[in-house]
This record gives sequence, C-alpha cells and structure tokens, in this order.
Amino acid sequence: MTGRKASLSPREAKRVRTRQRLTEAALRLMSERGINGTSVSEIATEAELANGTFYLYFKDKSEIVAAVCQAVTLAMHNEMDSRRLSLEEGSARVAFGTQQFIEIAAAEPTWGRLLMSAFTEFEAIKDDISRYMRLDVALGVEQGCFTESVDEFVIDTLLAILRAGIEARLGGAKAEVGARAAEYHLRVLGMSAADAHRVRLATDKVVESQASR
Amino acid sequence: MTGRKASLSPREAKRVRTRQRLTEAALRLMSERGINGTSVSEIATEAELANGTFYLYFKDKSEIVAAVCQAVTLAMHNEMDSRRLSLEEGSARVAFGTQQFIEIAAAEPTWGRLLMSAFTEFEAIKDDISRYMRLDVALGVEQGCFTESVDEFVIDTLLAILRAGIEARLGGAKAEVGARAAEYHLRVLGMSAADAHRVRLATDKVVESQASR
DNA sequence: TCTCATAATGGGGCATCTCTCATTTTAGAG
DNA sequence: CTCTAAAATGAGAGATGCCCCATTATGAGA
Repeated sequence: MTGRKASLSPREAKRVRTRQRLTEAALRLMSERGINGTSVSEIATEAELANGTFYLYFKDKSEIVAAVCQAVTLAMHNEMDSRRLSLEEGSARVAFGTQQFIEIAAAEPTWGRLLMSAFTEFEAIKDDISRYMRLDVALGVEQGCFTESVDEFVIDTLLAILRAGIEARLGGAKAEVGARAAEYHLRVLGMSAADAHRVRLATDKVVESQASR
Repeated sequence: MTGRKASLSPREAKRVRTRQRLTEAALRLMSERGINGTSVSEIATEAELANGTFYLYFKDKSEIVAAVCQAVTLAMHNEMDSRRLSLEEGSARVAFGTQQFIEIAAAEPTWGRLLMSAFTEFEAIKDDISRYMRLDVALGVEQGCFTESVDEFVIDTLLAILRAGIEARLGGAKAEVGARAAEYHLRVLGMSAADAHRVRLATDKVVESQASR
C-alpha cells in the first residue's frame, strides 16, 4: 500500500519528490516562524528552488498551508491510533488520547509548533484534530461515564485545554501537564476529580509501554 | 477624580481629544478586522486625520495596540468589580466572574471581538485578563473549595475556557454557554459537577439583579 | 491684529509579499 | 546523440504597509 513508487514514471517521481521538498521546507519554516510569518519565497529558498517553481506545485500559499497542516495531523493521528483502540471505556480513551497527543507534540516539536501556529492561523485544523476526540467523548457519554452531552461548546472547550497543554509543554513544562490536561478533560466532561484521576492513572501503564518501545 | 479636564489648557485638551479619536477609531476597526488586519493609515482615516498625524500620538503601531487592549480590559473590569466583591467564597467569585466576563463581552461585542483578536495577536493581554482570576482562584484554594493548587497551567487552562466561551457567545451561542464555562472552571479546579452547578446557580440571582439595572 | 509654537498634512522612501511569465535548463524517449 | 516536453528559473509587476519629514494650517497669547 505504501510502495506506489514502482508504478511512477521517472517524470512523475521527480514531481512527487519536488512537491515533497516544498512541503517539508514549509513545515520546517512554519513551525519556527509561524504560518503567517513564512513567505512563499522563503519556502522556495529553503527547498533550494526558485521562487516561481512554487507555483507549479501549489495554486497559492493557502494550498500549501492546508497540505502541511493535513500532513501533520495525519502523522500525529497515525502515531496514536493502535494503542487508543485497545481501551474499551470512552473515559479512558479520552484521557489516553489527550495525554498521547500532547506527548507526541512535545516529542516532535516541529509538529507541535506547527499546530500552535495553525490553531490561530488556520482554524480549519480544529476539525481534523477534534475528529478523534468526538468519537471518544460520544462513546463515554453512551457508556454513562460522562454527564455532559456532546455539543460544539464542549468540544471547543476540550480543544482549548488540549491547546493550552501543548503550548505549556512546548514552553518547557514538565510531562506532568499532559496528565493534568487529560484529567481536566474528564472533569469538564462531568467526572469527579477523584474518578478522573483514577481513570487517567489506569492509562499510565499503556503510556509507559509505549515509552519503552 | 474624573473631571481632570478643567485643569487642562486648551492645547492639552485638544491633544487629549485627538489621541482619543485615534484610540476609538483603532478599537472600532480592530474589533472588526482584527489587530493585524488593521493598518495605521486606516486608523488615521477612520479618525479623520492624515496618515502622519498618527505618529505624533503613538510611537508605532504596537503602542496603540497596547493602549487599546489596556483600555478595553480596564473597561470590562470596571463593569464587573463591585458585584463580584460582595461574594465571600472563592468558588462563587470564580463562577460569577467568568459568567459576567463572558456576558459583558457579548453585550459589548466591540470589546469582545477585540479580546478575541488580542488573544492571538497581543498575548500580553492574557496577563491583564487573568489578574482578577488569580485572586479569586487563590481565595478558593485557601478556603478549601478547590483541590487544584494555583499555577501557570491551571490559569492558562481557565483562560482557554474563558476564551472559548467568549468566542462561542460572539458566534451566536446562547447565554447558557457563559454559565457552562463558569461550571467548567469550577470542575477544572477540582469541584464535582454537582457542587459546581450548585455554586453557579447561587450566583444567578446576582447576575439577574444586574440584568435589570 | 500679529506672531510663532504646536498640530496636522500627505507624499513618498523603503521594505515585503504574492503571483506571473518569457526564457532557459534538464533529462527521458526515440 | 538528438529532439522536445516538462521542469525550473528569476526578474519584476502590482499591492500593501510602516514610518519619516518637509511643508502648511491653526489658534492662543501678546
């Protein structure tokens, strides 16, 4: 499924490679200087291409922004998926997902910083990020773990907490903030502080098994 | 204390008036188009002044941004103060303050929208906004209402929820989101959903007495 | 009424950014 | 090796924005 390269003509292969050079350059720069703080010509230069070449691969700047953000959220979700689905309770999935997401953003700061920039400069990214969250929350509600029902405002609140967690972590805060953000999620969803703590603790062994992979 | 005008020479009075015209124009435009989306020449034009006049009153753009943000946060705090201080419990103050703040932002959307823009384009505003919040939270911790201790991350989380509340409200959500944001604050601080609800309900009569002023 | 410090003007220098296009370079196909 | 389509180039048009400054207008006080 991954090895499509064989079926590409040399011409197509080159096109794909150049496009990827641009996307990777854009990710590097945008995560450092922010999305709006990065110009098209900087991206081209970083990719060792001329200014105009950019426009043979992307209609305009917004198109590469969307591509980069999508690539990053996809990469982050891939980094999580398998482990989360082994948990049966919605509450555990929420706690685990939140903590994982923050930890991945911290371990891969290029991704994390891009997310931070995208939160303010490419709002559409929220939909991608919240996609997995909605399912876990809905599951928890269905199972009766949470008293809060799922609506836009609850999701926005959880996203806001997630964002604060990533930001703190990138700013040098200890890994503990990931765990706290996870418990805050559960509390907002209606669980008591004690229950939230217990559920989150239970996910820790899964987290540790990942750390030692 | 307000009537300082009498002691101003005509020249000084004119200077003050012109400066205020600029600040008000800036507030109008920035709340509509965002801080970064508003240019100095647009501000000058809106204030019916020439481009260069701006620089007789502000060193640069960032100076008027700071002035406008400070003016708005001050105005909002003034709109709240008296009522909040009549509450004795930290938890009640937090709930009341949060709900009030969101309601004021919704009632005065020019202020609210400026805040939204400032959250992303003038980060220093967070310090001003959180100043009152820190005191209320600290009081609640001291009284044992909250299990969570006060640190930067908790404050950032509360700010993030506040922001989500204002944004939702400005986006047309019902007043209910203010109350929910208030309860989320209490839950994050460690109160059970039931206690949070009770405390927040108790503040409602104060809120209503204000609505009918 | 006249003077001159202060207020206001607005054109433009300089920097930056997006996107275009006429031209050159590259490399696969025959 | 040659031909040619695709890839890449990079100068620059067109916009916009910040800020400066030489110049003009105003109005308070003598």
